[in-house]
Amino acid sequence: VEQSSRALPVDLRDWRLGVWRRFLTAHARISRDLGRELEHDVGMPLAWYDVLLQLAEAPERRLRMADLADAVLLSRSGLSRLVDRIQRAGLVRRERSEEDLRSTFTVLTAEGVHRLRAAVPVHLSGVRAHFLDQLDDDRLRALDDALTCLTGPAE
Amino acid sequence: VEQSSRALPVDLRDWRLGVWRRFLTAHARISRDLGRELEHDVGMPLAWYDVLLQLAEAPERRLRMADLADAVLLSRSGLSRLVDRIQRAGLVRRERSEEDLRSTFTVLTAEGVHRLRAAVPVHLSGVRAHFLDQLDDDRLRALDDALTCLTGPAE
DNA sequence: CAAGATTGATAAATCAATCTTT
DNA sequence: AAAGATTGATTTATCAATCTTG
Repeated sequence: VEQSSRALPVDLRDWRLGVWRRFLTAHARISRDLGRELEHDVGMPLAWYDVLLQLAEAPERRLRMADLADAVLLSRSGLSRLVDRIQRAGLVRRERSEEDLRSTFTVLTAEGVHRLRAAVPVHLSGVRAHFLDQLDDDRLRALDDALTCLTGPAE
Repeated sequence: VEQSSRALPVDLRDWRLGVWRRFLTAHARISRDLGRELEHDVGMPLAWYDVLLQLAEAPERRLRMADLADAVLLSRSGLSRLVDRIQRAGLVRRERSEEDLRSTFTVLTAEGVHRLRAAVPVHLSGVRAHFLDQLDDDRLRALDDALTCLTGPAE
């Protein structure tokens, strides 16, 4: 009752596919570790950090919902709910645009700046420990080069 | 009422952090596209594909729950529920281990092999289009090298 | 009690539909 | 009607607690 050992194409043994799998593994592990550390050390989900940081770097510390959604790699509805939660915690507030009443800005509050300031060093040291410090400068540059091919230069 | 423009440390402007962000962007985009294409073309979630492929490559086309969870980068409970759904669709079945009654094997069914066969070429061509074909051989090797530093060699 | 797996409660993401303003 | 944003229904993931076997 043994089934054929040639159930799947040889293609699948190609070493190049292993690169894709390693990419997934690296992403899953590092993200999980960074998320856990941030949650443990400053009690903040990684998704919140992402939002707060994007706002902190933006002019006037505010962004339209659609732009923020793109920046944090989330759907519009996903971002809308994420902002709900962060707003409930007082770290951002919504402001209607005065030029175009359809638009909403999410604005970083003083409390948001405060909490972000506490989170930044923790997250940075995590990115260093799990990502940057694992790669010497040549490898990091090579990685950047490859990633730029994958995302396009302007991102 | 202007706030300080020096709210956050200069560290954040380091180009090396941009590499991490690009990594996230590349992962999010490519995963999303691969998932959509697989769902559209063969009506199968990427998570199912992952499970079926791991089983197809395993000896006797079966794996213990814990090993399968590790292989597809999911928590134990997450996998348990994922297997529930795939089993309900008839693509895998559970088999209790005879040596150790605590263990459960997930086994690929004939229908599972069939559905996987249809999915493989679609997914492979997606990985080529969105990932492999964007990188020449040198870049792919360099990427592999960097990822190996991040995950350890044996994964 | 520890290991393997599952289940309950909960959190968070998505698509499609909706509401408001242009 | 289209753009910007939100909401409803659904899906899927997680942690903590539980159940079963070693």
